[in-house]
Amino acid sequence: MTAKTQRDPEATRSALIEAAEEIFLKKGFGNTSLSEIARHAGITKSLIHHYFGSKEGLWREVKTQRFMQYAERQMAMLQEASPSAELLRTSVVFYFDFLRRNPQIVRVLAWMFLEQDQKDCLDLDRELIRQGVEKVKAAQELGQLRADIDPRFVLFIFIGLCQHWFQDKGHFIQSFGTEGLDENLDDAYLNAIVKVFFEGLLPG
Amino acid sequence: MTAKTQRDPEATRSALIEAAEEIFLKKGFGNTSLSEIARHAGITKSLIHHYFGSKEGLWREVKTQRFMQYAERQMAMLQEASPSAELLRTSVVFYFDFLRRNPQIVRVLAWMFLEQDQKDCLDLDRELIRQGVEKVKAAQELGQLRADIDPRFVLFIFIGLCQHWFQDKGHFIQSFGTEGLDENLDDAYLNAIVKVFFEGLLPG
DNA sequence: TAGGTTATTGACCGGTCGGCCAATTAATTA
DNA sequence: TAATTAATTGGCCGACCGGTCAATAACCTA
Repeated sequence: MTAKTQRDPEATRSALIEAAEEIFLKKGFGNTSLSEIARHAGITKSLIHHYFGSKEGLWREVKTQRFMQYAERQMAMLQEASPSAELLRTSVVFYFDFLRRNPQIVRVLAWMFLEQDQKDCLDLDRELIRQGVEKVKAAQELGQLRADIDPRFVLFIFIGLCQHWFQDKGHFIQSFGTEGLDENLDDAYLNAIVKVFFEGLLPG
Repeated sequence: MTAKTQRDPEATRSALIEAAEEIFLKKGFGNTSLSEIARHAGITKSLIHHYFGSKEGLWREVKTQRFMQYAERQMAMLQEASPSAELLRTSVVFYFDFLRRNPQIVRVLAWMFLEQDQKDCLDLDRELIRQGVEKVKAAQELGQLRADIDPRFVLFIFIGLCQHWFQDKGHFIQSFGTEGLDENLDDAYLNAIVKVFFEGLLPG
């Protein structure tokens, strides 16, 4: 059995990050006070400075940690995907599901946009995008995808279709409820974007 | 000529909103102080309370004013558009250009998402969406668009494709610069999404 | 011109914020 | 066990926050 220690810095640290993530993502950086985070994590405010130096430090840690998780999963997905249309389809589904299961990601990305704070995670991000573009380009060269669209744009359209849904689906529900949709709303939307993404809106 | 008045409440009010919009949209609600806004508008902090009652009041005013402009333009566009594929295409271009010329809109929408603050403008918004959906549905019934996709989803895909670009294009530029794109980057992307939106990614 | 209204100011308030520090206690090391 | 290091606490600080208020000056109206 594990030793009964009265102190557990590791646990403290992660409890702190967990509480910080919850509150920061909900209320934003400026609207959040350190005392609230500390209270929520069951520790003292001073420990925040002890572990992260400053409020900014904690926020940065929260963002990068989530973004790392995001980037790693994405990277893993890209490694697996062969450059075929069918597997690009799978990638869309995979990415969509990932965002569905990790709604924090969408909020982190939105905060990063508003704060123009892409700087930190840039290296990881750049590599991520580069790999995705390569996959698309390969699929195009194999004739699996039409070649008259810049592969970089294909990737951004793909990402945008998924990301934006989770950012705007609140609007959808407020406007329509979930009436007339037998299956799960997310799944229904996913089906729609896959259709449009690959086949377009025009009939026949 | 206009009378030389030493006081101009109208001008003061709008100068205040202008300054507030600039700073709020840049730094967010919580990160912005009233004194900064007042300084930037060249007046005293007290006047903010005189005109808007509170910090929240000012923020709400900024958001609704922008959102109204957004909704009115959208509504006008929808009124004009006939339910044909060609005019839906025009609508996409129109909407895209509107966002391009009014980048504040994208930031307002992002802030509203993060603050879960769609409540206020909801009535206007709901009507807006309803009208758009009707247009799509009509085009579907005329055989101009494939009918096996929920028209509500079509609308959201359309909006998402445009909106997300202006939210994420910073990523794009940071990753690729603008190399290899002879025309304007925004226009190039617009062309791409129109193609995909209507014809899909699959070849031939 | 007199009187009421409104825009505008600057001084001020209580509260909270992020951050700092000295003291204490648990864990580690020698 | 003694000495060192690291985790944790609570108290404290100056700064600044949003908001209030009384005084003033420009405006409107009769």
